[in-house]
Amino acid sequence: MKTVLMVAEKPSLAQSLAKILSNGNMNSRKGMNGACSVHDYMGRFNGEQVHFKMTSVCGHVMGVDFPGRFNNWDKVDPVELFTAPITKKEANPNLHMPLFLCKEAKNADYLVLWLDCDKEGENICFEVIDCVIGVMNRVPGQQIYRARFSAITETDIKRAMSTLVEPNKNEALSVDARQELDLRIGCAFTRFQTRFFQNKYGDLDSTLISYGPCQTPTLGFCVERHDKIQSFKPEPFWVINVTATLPDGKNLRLDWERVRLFDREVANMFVNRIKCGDGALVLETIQKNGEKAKPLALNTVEMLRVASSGLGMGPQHTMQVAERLYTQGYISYPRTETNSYPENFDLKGTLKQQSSHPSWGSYVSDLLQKGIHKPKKGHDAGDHPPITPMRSATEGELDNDSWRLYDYITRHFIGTISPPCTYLQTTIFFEIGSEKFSCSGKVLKDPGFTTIMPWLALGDEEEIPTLRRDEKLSVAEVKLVEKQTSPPDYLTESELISLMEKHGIGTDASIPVHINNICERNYVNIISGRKLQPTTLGIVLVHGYQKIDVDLVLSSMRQAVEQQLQLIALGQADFHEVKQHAIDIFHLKFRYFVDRIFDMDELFEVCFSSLADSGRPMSRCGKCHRFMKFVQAKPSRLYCSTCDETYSLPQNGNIKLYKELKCPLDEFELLLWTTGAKGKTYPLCPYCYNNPPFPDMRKGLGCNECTHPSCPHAFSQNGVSECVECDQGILVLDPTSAPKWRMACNKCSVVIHFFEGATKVSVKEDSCEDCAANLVDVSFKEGKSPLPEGMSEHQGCVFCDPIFKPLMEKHHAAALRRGGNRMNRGGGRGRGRGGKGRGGRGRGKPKDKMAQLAAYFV
DNA sequence: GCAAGGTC
Repeated sequence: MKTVLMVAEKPSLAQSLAKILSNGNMNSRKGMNGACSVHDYMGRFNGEQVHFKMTSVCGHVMGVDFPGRFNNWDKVDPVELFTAPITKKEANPNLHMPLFLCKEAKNADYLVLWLDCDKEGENICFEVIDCVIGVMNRVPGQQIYRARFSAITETDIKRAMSTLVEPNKNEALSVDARQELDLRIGCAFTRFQTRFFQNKYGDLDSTLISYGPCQTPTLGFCVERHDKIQSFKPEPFWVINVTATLPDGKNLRLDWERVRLFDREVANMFVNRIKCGDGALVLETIQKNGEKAKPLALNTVEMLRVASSGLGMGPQHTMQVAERLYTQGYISYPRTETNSYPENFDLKGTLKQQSSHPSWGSYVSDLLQKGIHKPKKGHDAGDHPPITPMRSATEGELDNDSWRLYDYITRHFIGTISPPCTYLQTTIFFEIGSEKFSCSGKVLKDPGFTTIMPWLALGDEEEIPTLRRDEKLSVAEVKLVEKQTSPPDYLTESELISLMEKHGIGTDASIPVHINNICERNYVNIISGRKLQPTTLGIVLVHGYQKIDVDLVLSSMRQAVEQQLQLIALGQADFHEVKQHAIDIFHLKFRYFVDRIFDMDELFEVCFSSLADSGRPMSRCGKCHRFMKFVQAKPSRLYCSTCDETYSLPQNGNIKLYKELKCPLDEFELLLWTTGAKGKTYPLCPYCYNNPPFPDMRKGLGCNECTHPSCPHAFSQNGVSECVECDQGILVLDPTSAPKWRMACNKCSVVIHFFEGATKVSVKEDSCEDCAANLVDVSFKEGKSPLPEGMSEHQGCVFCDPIFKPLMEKHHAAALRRGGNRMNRGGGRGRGRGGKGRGGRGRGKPKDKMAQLAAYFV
């Protein structure tokens, strides 16, 4: 029997599709990657009985990157990134997606692609094809099919299955082009400006000064509003407050037809004219029925807007909460552009689930009884149905934010099928002198959906009296009031989301990420009311782009690129030509930006202080022997103003002088690095930290005292034994690796893992009688010790001690499985070993131990 | 260490 492999974009969709296509008769199992499931069922395909296998990926299988050597910021000029080769790598290595797909595709005869029907989905189609085509059976005729569906409904899915097409290569290529452009442009600009400004200013509180075709225009919106606020000049204007007296003696405020005037003299003239008038004459009373429309079905962007403005929850957080509600089965899939219910959506069934809810059950029952109202028709993007509740939940079973979001989603859903809010609007028109006035008010007829969404209810308004035409009221007061125009406020997050949506910056899934990015990069702060206030850095960056090349910050630049890409997608332009053209343009823009960076720097100079002027004296430089300054702002570092050199330091900890000791190799004074909470601490030499003398050594490996791999301290205090691999070096404890302790040779870089989870590991002066390795003292947390019962601490030789040996084997085997060791082993293996100790230690390893030891790193 | 786009 032939096998048809079918692949959806995400596990949840694979399940829904399989359920529909198999009419509920399927077997499901978890895939080998733990994330995806496989659903098997029998059915007919191309006129024969076949075995269907429906599974999924998790979004993109592959991502783009530069080859390793281009990712060294010190050795690669960012301009090279416009011409550097590009490689594809697994998007999420933990999922082993290509391997999983290969396994499931083995012996499959046909492939049916059920990826989301947008350009990204089309691109993922080809990622899937690339993974599986080599392992599938060869069959004559067409082998690869694409299902095109616009809603996850039985009719639509079954129709798609019976009208399979081919995947669209052009759409996929347009995504390839976008990925490459974003990578080259983003990385080149980010690296260049980060390096340029970080090496100049000490109080620039940012480890990364990023640029991106979406994040930068997003920041641009925030700064644009800031500039409007700054340049705002208040203007005086005048209004006339008029009150008339009703027959029952009450006062009625009237609104002037001219609203306000910007000329005091003219306003005064009108005041006089009104004062001379003979009371307020009723010209006419107009009554009309008004209706407040209920909301459209809820999509992601609207949910994010309301969560920000109404619930005070940021978009990133809202999405996390929504994801959780979704995986727990409380709401439908929360990432959708669609705000229109599909034809066959079970509105009543969804509503019925809420009919005994303590908060809105009675309203729902009432609505069910009276009959639900037809929802408003919105836009169907063909992705997922709108966000709705899937089952009833009470406040007690959810955490605070989950409940607030669920409460909103459910009320919104009920609102969309409730009657509208209706009212009667009465407006009375008056004339005083020759000036026209009016007063207006609404009387609620039916609150409709505002009962369930009370925050949208009609405000309490003053009651409007009943007055007949030609009736005349006496004027109680005429007053000229001076006011001032006021500046706009900072952009609210909700307004920003709307702007991004309007200008095509990001997607429903990536909008929260871009907003989060500009916050994390310290370009904007979120102030009360979830408003976005740009920081000095954010403002200076945007103003700098505006000075050099305004395109860099304009949303229209992104739109123009998208337009070009659309030509590829439509097959109207050649992929290579369009892509290369766009790269060339940005390549030129980049060169121009580099040439004129001093225009931006002029702005930085005003706002930030130079490296030489910031920081406090800390330790002595090994070259000039003068004090270097410690610059606290991120990234914290040392700066020697005499040598004009910067030395980076480990981050997120406290740095202080370490006993005024000097590194024996370069005479730089040692520093002590400590983290607050866990109290982890180690000394380091600032020079060695930046310039490891053995290029193969990874950072952090080496002497406990100064991190220097060949520092004498390492030999005397922290060496566990001579290296069992190259016989040239010493196995040195790597204190930075805790709690996954490891030791490494300071010469050949062999890495040995041991005592995973230990709270403390220290190397003792005493050595093993058998093999001459230093004894090691290990402590574990009580109750979490892998040592024999009752023991949480033990001292012994890691190679010979009967208690330690099995532990070492176990941890090393685990590390091997993770594939994280045996780095840069070089040619050491196989060379003669077992020689007697050298290097003044006066001890060696008995030969018969060597074979045993070798087992640890084979 | 960098982008934006999928998704977990």
